[in-house]
Amino acid sequence: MQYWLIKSEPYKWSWNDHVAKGVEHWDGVRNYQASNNMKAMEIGDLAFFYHSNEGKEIVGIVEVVSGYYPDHTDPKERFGMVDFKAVKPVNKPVNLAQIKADPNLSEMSLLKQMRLSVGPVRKSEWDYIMKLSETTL
DNA sequence: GCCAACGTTGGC
DNA sequence: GCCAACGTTGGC
Repeated sequence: MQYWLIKSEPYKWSWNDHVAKGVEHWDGVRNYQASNNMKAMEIGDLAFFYHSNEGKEIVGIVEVVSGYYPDHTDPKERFGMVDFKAVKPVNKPVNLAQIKADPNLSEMSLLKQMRLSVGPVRKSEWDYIMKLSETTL
């Protein structure tokens, strides 16, 4: 069981879009590290859904519901993707400023590699953010 | 809208 | 295989 964080710009694909759709494939990733992270995902893994640019906050939780398979929108067929199912919104969004200010979260890949759109989250970080967001599964 | 960070591309 | 040029991401 591993934990992740996926980013999306809400005007392109928002948490509400994902909730409305239920299950959606995460296409469009064109970065090897992000793609490799998806390759490492297993069915049942959980991820935070983060809004970049607008909001800059963790707004929901999704679950990995497929294995890694080729991204059909990639003309060069180099990158892949997985499917995510919307699980539930967080009760209190956790924003970037909070994460930056919190010493417990200073090692998050979200901060270390700001441009990485799919990154790992440690279990301790996951649990801590769940507490901050007042969310239980 | 700007621009820093940083990943990718392509010429050599 | 190096590295300069280029493109993209994403915070501010």
